[in-house]
Amino acid sequence: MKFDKGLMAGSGTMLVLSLLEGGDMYGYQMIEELSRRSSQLFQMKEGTLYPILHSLEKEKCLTSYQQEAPTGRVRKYYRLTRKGRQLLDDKRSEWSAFRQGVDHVLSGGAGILA
Amino acid sequence: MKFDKGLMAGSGTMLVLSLLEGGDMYGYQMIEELSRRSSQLFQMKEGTLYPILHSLEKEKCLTSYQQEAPTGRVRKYYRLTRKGRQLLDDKRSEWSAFRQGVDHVLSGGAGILA
DNA sequence: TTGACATACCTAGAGTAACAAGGTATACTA
DNA sequence: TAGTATACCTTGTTACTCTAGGTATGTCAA
Repeated sequence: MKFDKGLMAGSGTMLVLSLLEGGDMYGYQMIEELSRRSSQLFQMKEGTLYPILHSLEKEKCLTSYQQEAPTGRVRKYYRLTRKGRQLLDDKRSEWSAFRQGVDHVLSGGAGILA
Repeated sequence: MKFDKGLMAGSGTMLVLSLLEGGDMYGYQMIEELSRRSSQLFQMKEGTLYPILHSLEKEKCLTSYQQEAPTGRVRKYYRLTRKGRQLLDDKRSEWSAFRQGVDHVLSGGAGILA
């Protein structure tokens, strides 16, 4: 990505799952779609994406299938499983809590209930 | 911390700088204050904090001094430098952009301007 | 007085995740 | 036919957190 690399750590998986929530996609497409949805802010690298996809598939959060594109090229599509959807829900909750926590600290807040 | 460790990566430095914005603090105190401000969500470990402090001091974003506590113990206080304040501003901007980007992707958004 | 606990600092090594930089191969296009 | 875009993949480096220790002082109860 284009900022402190570290910020992305831990969000990669969530972002990928989120993309697939809207329908099956192939790797290369995910990179473009992620860029589009973030107004070019997130430029995920292939060296980041493919290991995530393989790992998620291994954990049965995704399934994959080959499909020929109109161009004649074969693409590898990924689909969210039920387990993957559950994981996405969990990641979303985590993200929400985390974001709130950070914002509270940044604003010098005296605890979330304050 | 108490969630996907990865999420914290890249935020640690920002959170530490943010704590010091409100006044000088010593390490042990930062851990407690961070916990308090985040309603116990962020439990930063010493093995995470001290390397951050040493690194920031090395880069002249912090200065440190010893001071004896009423209890008799000597504490090592850290103070934000001008350079540290600048870094905090940068980190805050980065965080803000990152958060917006993630939220947009999560909501299936069609770009930040949409 | 001594043993447990909180306070307060530090570091080495392990684990994890993103990235850089490469490789392979096919389709389009100049 | 050469270059570019598409499409997939892997290895090694780097950066960051955490685990799991270590050292030392102050407080409090048994």
